[in-house]
Amino acid sequence: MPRTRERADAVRNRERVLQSARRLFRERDPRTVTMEDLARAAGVGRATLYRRYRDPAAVAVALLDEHERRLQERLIRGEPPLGPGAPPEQRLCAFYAAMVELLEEHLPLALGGEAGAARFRTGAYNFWHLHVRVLLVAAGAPDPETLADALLAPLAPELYQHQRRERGLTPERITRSLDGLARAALARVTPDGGHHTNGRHHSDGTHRPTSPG
Amino acid sequence: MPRTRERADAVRNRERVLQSARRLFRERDPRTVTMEDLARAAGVGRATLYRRYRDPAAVAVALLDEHERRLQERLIRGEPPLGPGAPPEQRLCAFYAAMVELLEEHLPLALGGEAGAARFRTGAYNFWHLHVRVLLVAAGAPDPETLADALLAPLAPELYQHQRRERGLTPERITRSLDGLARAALARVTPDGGHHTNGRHHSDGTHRPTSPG
DNA sequence: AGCTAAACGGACAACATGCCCGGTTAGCAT
DNA sequence: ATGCTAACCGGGCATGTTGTCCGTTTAGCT
Repeated sequence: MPRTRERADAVRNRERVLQSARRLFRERDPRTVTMEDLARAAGVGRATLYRRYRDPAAVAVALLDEHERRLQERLIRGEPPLGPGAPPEQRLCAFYAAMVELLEEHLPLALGGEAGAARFRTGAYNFWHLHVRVLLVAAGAPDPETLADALLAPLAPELYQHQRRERGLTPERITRSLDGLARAALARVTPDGGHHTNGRHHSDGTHRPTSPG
Repeated sequence: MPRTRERADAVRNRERVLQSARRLFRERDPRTVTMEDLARAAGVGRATLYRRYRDPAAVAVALLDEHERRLQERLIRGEPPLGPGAPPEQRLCAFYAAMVELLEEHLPLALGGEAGAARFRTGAYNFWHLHVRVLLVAAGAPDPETLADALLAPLAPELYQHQRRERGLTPERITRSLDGLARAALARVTPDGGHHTNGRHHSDGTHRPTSPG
């Protein structure tokens, strides 16, 4: 916490930067947006920008953060099936659906801020990973740590863009496919069959999922 | 084909470029390698480099190509379970294992050439996608086109690096996890149970997989 | 040996980066 | 109200990369 509260001109400039950045990331290819572009569009000097953000990706992450936090809140304390209370498969499906919505809505920001290896270094990725890991543990899946990464991989912004633009897939179709993946990964045949893709058994079929945080 | 055969000096320079590029990608962070670096290391002018490669990624792709073709050959005409003849789950598992080997061996090149969105524009990705799609069709999975992307996503070079370096996972552990994913995605309970995660039935349990190409 | 087409590489202009430093201003205290 | 101080602002600089142009060299054919 700062010794004095944030200065008014600093607040004003940050608002201007974020506002024009949002537009910039949407209009051009987000990965070509440069610090100079952002500064010029906001009407501030480059050094002012560098003071708070180390690169364009950091600006995009700041813009995404708000939306991601909202989803995180719903995952922790929201209604089932997104929030606690539903069985793991359903929660994972709901999570996938929510992430597709987020990508659909804010793809330019995701491409600008969470492209490539940078994705794994964001706090958001850690959150998603922890969430999925918890669901996998609850379902009794083997090696949840590693599998969680694999289940998050299809949500990479670049892949989503490729599927939408190059393949012409609809968000609904992508969601449906992810649904199948979620059910398969957490599959557990109810009472009758003894089918288990998972390594070890779990006490019963009721669920008391723990959430991240 | 060229009107005249490739000139000797061109061949010599290309060899020099590829040779030093291989070393360069291995020694530094592959994504920081610049055209200037490659040219200087090879002892040629930048323009000479630009003649054949539009950016450093193209050089890395050229280096990867050889190894990828070898795997592609084995997928088409090799022994089962990698090649034709084995059931889809086993072929997918074998494919995953082979890809992990490839990543383990040539990660710097993969990071340099197939990072981010560029991955989807390579011919190699199209090949892998077609291969997996064929396996999914053979297994009767719904929407193979879309699901194939999802099943290839965990093989993104950036994720592999993250799992190896940040999480400290071994190639064996990653392979095992992918194995579980492969089995789950193509799961089909044999004769007794009626369990199907897949959408529609397939004539029988014997397999005559078609291969890409 | 000479010719031609191709390859080579030095050089240039444009641009992004990251940072330094002098000038400005907001917020607090008296 | 007024002055002080710390934080903020942004122009400008040195550096490094990018693509491309164009004059020169050279391999391969006749």
